[in-house]
Amino acid sequence: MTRSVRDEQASVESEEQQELRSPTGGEPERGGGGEEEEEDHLHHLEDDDDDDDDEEEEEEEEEEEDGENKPKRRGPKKKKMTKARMQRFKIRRMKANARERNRMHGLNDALESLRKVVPCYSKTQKLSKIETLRLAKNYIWALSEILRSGKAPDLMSFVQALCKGLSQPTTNLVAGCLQLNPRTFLPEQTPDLPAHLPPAGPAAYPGHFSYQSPGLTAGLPSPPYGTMEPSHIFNQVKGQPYGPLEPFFDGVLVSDGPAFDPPLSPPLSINGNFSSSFKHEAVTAADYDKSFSFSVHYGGGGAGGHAAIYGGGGSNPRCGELQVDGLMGYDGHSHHERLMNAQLNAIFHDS
DNA sequence: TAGGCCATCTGGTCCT
DNA sequence: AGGACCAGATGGCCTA
Repeated sequence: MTRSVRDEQASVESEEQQELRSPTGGEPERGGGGEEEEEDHLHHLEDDDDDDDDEEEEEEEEEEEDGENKPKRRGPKKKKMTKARMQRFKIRRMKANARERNRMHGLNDALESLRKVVPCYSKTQKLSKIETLRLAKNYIWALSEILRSGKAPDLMSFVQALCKGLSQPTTNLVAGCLQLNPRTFLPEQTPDLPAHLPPAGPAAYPGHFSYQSPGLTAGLPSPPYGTMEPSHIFNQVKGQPYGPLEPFFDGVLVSDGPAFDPPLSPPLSINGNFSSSFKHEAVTAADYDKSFSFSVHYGGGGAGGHAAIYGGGGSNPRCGELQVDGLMGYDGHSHHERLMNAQLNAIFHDS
């Protein structure tokens, strides 16, 4: 499920509250256990340092007065918890808590980094941890498939791969990033990814991903959607405008002006159903030459909109045409078109 | 109100 | 011995 950043703020707040509750930096009062419980369990604590047990001289384990038939405990004798020991224990515990907090913060930072390189990053609608991991797994798998097969997948399969095993809200979010209707690419419901992962091997993916995804019954969530920005696809690195796939964009972006816009680009301008399948199999090998590029042609508007994604050399714009029916009309902005081209190139370009 | 998600505390275990 | 890592417990916040 997606969640808002308010949670984050709440957590920060709770941290502050803790500080208030325990000025020394730790041991907030907790519901069930609380202070009493801690005190209780402290009595069972085996303390380590006995050097400074000044006052009360080590009453070594006052013999359990309940000397009934209980077997004597083995092991090192428990020492009575003096105030000094208690103090040391608390300090130790506080330090351990602080370390654990930092550790978890580091983990969350790493997760946040992952969110940013995975498709569908939104500052306002964060993916949950588990969904981020799932999406990342799917993303890695999908990209690996492209590299392994050397073939361009169709968009539907690619999106299906991304959404495999994701929750419905997350799937909707991904769909929103692509301005797709989830119903159009999520025909079946399947519980979890590993079960559907086809066996590895060249024969496993004859030209498309065989991903299945959880079924969707709901439409798109309300805006704001996240975006499928180019940097997600290219793992864009600072100072490396196009990322590792830069050579693929020769003659595509350069001719069209500046490279990419900063992160959080506007949503892709594809709307509506992809009711007809792409015909990218018609693209011949010759079409996938160095200068291969997609360009999106937006339909005339309305439900009857028709858009075609063209692939092919510059001489013949209709080479490798990908027909997409039902696209909502869109007044093509060169900016959007550029983004779309880049993204589609990243997805479909034959490596 | 239930359920999901999260941060934090805590004690145990393993490693250096 | 101390730190890292882990999993369970707990409570807060948010949404349907």
